[in-house]
Amino acid sequence: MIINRDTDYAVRCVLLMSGNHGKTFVIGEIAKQKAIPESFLAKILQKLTRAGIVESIRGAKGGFVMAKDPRDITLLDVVEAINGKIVINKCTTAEDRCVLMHDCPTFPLWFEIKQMVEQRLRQYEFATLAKKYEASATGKTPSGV
Amino acid sequence: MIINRDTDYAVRCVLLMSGNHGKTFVIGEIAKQKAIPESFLAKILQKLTRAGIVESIRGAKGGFVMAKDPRDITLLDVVEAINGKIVINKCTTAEDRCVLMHDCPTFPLWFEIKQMVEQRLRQYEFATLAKKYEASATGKTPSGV
DNA sequence: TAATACTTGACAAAATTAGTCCTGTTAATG
DNA sequence: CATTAACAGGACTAATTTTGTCAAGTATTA
Repeated sequence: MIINRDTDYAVRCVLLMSGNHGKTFVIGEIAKQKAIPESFLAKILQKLTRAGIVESIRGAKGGFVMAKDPRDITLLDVVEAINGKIVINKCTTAEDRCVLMHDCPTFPLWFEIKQMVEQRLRQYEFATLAKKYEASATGKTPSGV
Repeated sequence: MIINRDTDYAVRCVLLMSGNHGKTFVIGEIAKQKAIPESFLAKILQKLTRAGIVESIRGAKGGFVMAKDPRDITLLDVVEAINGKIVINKCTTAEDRCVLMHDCPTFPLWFEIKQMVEQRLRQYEFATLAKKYEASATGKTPSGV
């Protein structure tokens, strides 16, 4: 599973915000519209903030706004913001690195596949995705659950 | 993570057996050579057996042999034998299917990426992989841990 | 019949995922 | 300047999945 629950929530969230570029959302609103547990979404938004995808505004009248143009945010950006770099097989990571990987013919393949997936995810940016979304959605209805 | 521990073990196992096509292995031998917990490997070999990748021989002098030519076994075969079909996002599966997926612009992408990964894994077959493996391995040493 | 090996299902520990909650901080506003 | 609205961060918890283990059963050989 490359996309877990939190990444999926993050995508929904950025999708909604991309379709309303410039608007300030409070957590509760996004949570309601996208059927995401509110306190969990709070955590996810923190990650998106640290990644520079959204910007948080504290205090009364606060909330979250897009920090960048949706054209400059790819699916890969959001995926990595939430879960870090994609890993196909743990044996390729520093912590779980296989000692005898030199003998392993499959070892390089996991890298190759990772890069392939990354490249594909990088091709999708949220401006386009949100446009499709708006086109099929009815408008204000809580959609895309 | 597309490749978890058990799939990784399965790959090691099929790799070893592919390099010794025709030889009958007992679980203990594979486990030792590939540093896999023996009772866990037993489970994995059952899956490989049901998938028709290896054949089990019960009783004394029993063990496991390759059931097919390593040229006809791809990485995808082994991955699917252990973990079933690759899933990129659970929302695409029957059980966790998103109700309002019609509004979701990312929904089709998960399928697309899945197919891309499948296609790549299908390109690697064990005869070639095992050959590379033998080329770099020293021979009988427990390698490829 | 004794020994060898796989089969199956139940169980269990460890890790990860998913989510909650509480306390603190920041900003607006009357 | 007190109050209220909203996010920030860390500790905690529940559920699920992963990663195994074990014991009783079955098949085969000698």
